[in-house]
Amino acid sequence: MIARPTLIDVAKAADVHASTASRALNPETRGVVSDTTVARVLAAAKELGYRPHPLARGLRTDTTLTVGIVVPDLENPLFPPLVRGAEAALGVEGYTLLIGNTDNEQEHTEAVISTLVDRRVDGLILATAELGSGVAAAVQSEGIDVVLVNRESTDGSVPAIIGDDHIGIGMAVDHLVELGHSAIGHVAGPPVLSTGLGRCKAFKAHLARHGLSVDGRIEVADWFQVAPGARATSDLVSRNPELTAIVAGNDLLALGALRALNDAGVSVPGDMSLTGYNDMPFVDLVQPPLTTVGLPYREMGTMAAQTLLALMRGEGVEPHVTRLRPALRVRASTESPR
Amino acid sequence: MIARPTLIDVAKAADVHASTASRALNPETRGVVSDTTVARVLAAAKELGYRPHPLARGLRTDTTLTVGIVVPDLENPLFPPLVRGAEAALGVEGYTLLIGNTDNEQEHTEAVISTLVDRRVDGLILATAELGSGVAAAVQSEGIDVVLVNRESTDGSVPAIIGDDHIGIGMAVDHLVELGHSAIGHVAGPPVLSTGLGRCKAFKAHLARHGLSVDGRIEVADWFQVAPGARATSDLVSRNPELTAIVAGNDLLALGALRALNDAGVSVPGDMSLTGYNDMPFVDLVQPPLTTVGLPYREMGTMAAQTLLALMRGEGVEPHVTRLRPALRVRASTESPR
DNA sequence: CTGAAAGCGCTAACAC
DNA sequence: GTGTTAGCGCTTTCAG
Repeated sequence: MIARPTLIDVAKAADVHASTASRALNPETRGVVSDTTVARVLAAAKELGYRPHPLARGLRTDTTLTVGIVVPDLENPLFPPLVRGAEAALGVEGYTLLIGNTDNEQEHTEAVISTLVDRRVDGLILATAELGSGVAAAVQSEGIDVVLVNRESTDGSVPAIIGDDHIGIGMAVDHLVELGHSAIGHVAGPPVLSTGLGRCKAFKAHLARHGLSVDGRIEVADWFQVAPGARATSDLVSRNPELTAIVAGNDLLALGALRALNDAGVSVPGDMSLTGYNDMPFVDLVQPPLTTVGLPYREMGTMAAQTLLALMRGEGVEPHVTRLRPALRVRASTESPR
Repeated sequence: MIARPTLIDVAKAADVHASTASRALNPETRGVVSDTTVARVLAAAKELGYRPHPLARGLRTDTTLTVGIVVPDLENPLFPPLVRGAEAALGVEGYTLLIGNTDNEQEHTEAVISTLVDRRVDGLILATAELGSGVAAAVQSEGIDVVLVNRESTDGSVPAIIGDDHIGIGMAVDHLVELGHSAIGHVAGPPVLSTGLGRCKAFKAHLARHGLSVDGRIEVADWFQVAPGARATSDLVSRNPELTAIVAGNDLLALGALRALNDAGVSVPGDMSLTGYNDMPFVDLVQPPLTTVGLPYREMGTMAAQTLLALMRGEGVEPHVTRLRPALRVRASTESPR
């Protein structure tokens, strides 16, 4: 375990003062130093294998070159691509990403955020579903820039990158209508989540646009998970035996629906067409492969990071809310009704 | 943006010197300070909302309370549980986890590790599949403790937490043999990965134990992915039409096998039983639900973190290599041959 | 263009 | 038991 060389070691080797070495090493201030000294310092640094100490610099400049991202559940297949997109964009600029998991718990969320704030991250990307809207403001008041991803602030005061659920649900509905369906039900996600509520509203709006009834054809699942999806689907179809198609609020709900329909002896897509939402990894591998609506999660992460970088550079960010266009992925779980 | 209170602010408020405040705030040194001053300092800290500055502390103590974990691909469903296990165990001790992705690239791996080392992580958990064995030694020579997870160092010099693939493959084979199968094939993972090679060797050993032939009944897939698994399976069954069961090297290969068998009109499990490996999320939702071998990934992450914590505390760690026992998950993709 | 000096917030010898 | 002093490695005034 050899001690790493410090700036002073480099300065000595180049026969200059530490402050000169610092200026020569920093591209921003390099112009102030004569070319020959710059060359000498750079050579010495290379020779010694000098790597700056980020903590020391951070203490002095009050920046950490660190950004935090808070996700509700890293085991949900949506979030890794998002994280990686952000990571890639930030890495280019020399930032390191700190990832925080909240387990979907409000309390834990606040603890995770304050850990990140204590570590003096320069910026924060929030992908958590629910949050007292004060949290973002509190973080901002500490001088930390914030960007939301996959969720929206109620008052639109915080920049956000989100998928356009209205368009996405419209794509699923239009697809089913084009196939000839008119009795279409919806298995909705929890209305406490903006995604659950928003997609349900969009469903109603699009059915109305087509002049179709939604009466009693919406069933709410307690949570975006397989089992609640199955339960909601059972209730929905037993109440509405006339249905020929179901739009699920996300892929996990759709998988639950698939299971419930199988158990009830309803064949998909023969007796019932089914759409999901998100195009999760592996939903193309279930039987039948699921027709769903895909969002560019990786790109959303990238965009969130770029927005944050702009914010940290002090640039104004307009527009505040960026809605990304989803894409319909037609697979085998939808076909024309008999 | 109000400036955060510093230790000096707390000291002033409590009417003591900064060093006394520091001692009072640190549980380790608190005993040296009189109870009444401790109380006063604590009260002042609480009153002001004081949070210590980790960078300043780190600069002084040469510790960052930070641990790095390097994974080949966060989008592979195996790794998030591992990361979360580690995170949970480290969080309890006040450590924050830095996650690095390598995209399965050697070059990127080295870059990621050196970023982490430059950031002066106190310890490193390596879950990358392949590594010039020198890397761990290089990191250790910087005074950073290292633990491997889901992979083993060739010379056994670095502590490692791994699943016992020999036992796991044995469970799958025994299960098939008990069902009455005797013509069993193997779709193997790439032999450049320790997991690919190890499971293949285990397969041969267990078939030999049962007195069964493996001749020509092993087909190697180029990569642990669905498409290569499908290709390998096609080759395998066209060459060995007598097979009644296939052991796949992991779940992704098994999903590929499932697809290839479906395409070839071979029904699973009617005509062919199939086992996977890893018990990835959602493999219970494919049709038929996959019989597979599960490893406690989350626990592996926890154990890696605990081993690392012990190492960082300066405790010796024995045994160096911990092999975790897998569990067979019997689902619907296996049954007795016709 | 370069050196001197100060200081970011904290901890750890060393005194008293 | 508490205060004094020094310094972790770096950047940034301020002189010269």
